[in-house]
Amino acid sequence: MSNNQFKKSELYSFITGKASTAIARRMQKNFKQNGIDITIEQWSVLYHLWKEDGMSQQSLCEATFRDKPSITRLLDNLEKLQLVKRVPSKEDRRVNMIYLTSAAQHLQEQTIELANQTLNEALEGVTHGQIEIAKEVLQKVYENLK
Amino acid sequence: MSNNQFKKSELYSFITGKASTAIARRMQKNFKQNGIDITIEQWSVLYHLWKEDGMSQQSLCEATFRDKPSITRLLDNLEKLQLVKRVPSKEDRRVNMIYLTSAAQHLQEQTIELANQTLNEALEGVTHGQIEIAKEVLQKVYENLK
DNA sequence: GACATATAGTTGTTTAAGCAACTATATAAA
DNA sequence: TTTATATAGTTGCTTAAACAACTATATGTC
Repeated sequence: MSNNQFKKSELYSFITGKASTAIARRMQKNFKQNGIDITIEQWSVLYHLWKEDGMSQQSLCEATFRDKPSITRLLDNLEKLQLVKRVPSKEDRRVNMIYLTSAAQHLQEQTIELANQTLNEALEGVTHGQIEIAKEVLQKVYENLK
Repeated sequence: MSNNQFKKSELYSFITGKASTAIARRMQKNFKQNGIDITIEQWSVLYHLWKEDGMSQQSLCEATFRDKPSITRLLDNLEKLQLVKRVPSKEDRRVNMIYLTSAAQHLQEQTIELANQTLNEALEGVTHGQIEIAKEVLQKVYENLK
């Protein structure tokens, strides 16, 4: 089946993720310009908690595609910022349930709007059909490697 | 212009670059399994020097899409590994020219083969046409934001 | 119940990114 | 030629990722 479509010159940007790096940088800049002082990584944790408050750290690992130490430290920083609280589970004493503070709840609407704005900037001039195919490819890549 | 194709549920993986993260992790793993002890970031610097030995640090910044401090420190580490040498330019005393050592030259063939192998793993089951479109989209995103 | 094993989370260490502030050299303007 | 400005690179600081080693609690087996 020879997926050897890749010549050397094409290989580089796929591996280094130039596009997603650029998106993250722009989004960080858009946050900053709007006075929102959280990192994109912190935002990605909040993003899942907005969808479902009270997840365990382990669930956040799976949702954000990060390992446990990464989540531990992101939550350390989010707690310092008073955006989340760790609450020990009563059913299983190994588990922490993570809850949003009201400050974090207030961030939801504005930051998701900024995220959408960033994607619109990124995808200016790209057609809906192209986006659909790109998404499919990226999803397939993820599934092939996870 | 309404690029509002993005609903919330789709937004996340585009921003977080799940696919490129997965590719980088897999490539790091493939390096390690083959006894190659460099990081993907270090490799990305070598990659450009294999194409053109003796670049300035500034040129490497542009080629690798990194800022100057990042390149300074990547080169610090590559020098410790004895893979590159900084050579002060004679024409412009502000400039360092970066040269590969013979050890680094020996890494070229094997690592580029491993990079291609990683991409083949990543793109298993994706058609040539889809890859072309995905590449166009990612390139356009990069140009929109750079 | 005792012991082995699995799971949830933390800590230590190394590497890297992003940003601001800095030094040194080169170039442009007066 | 002096002065201002731009460019090349480094250093300090904070945040995060990856990996290994660790603690504490749960679960499964005898």
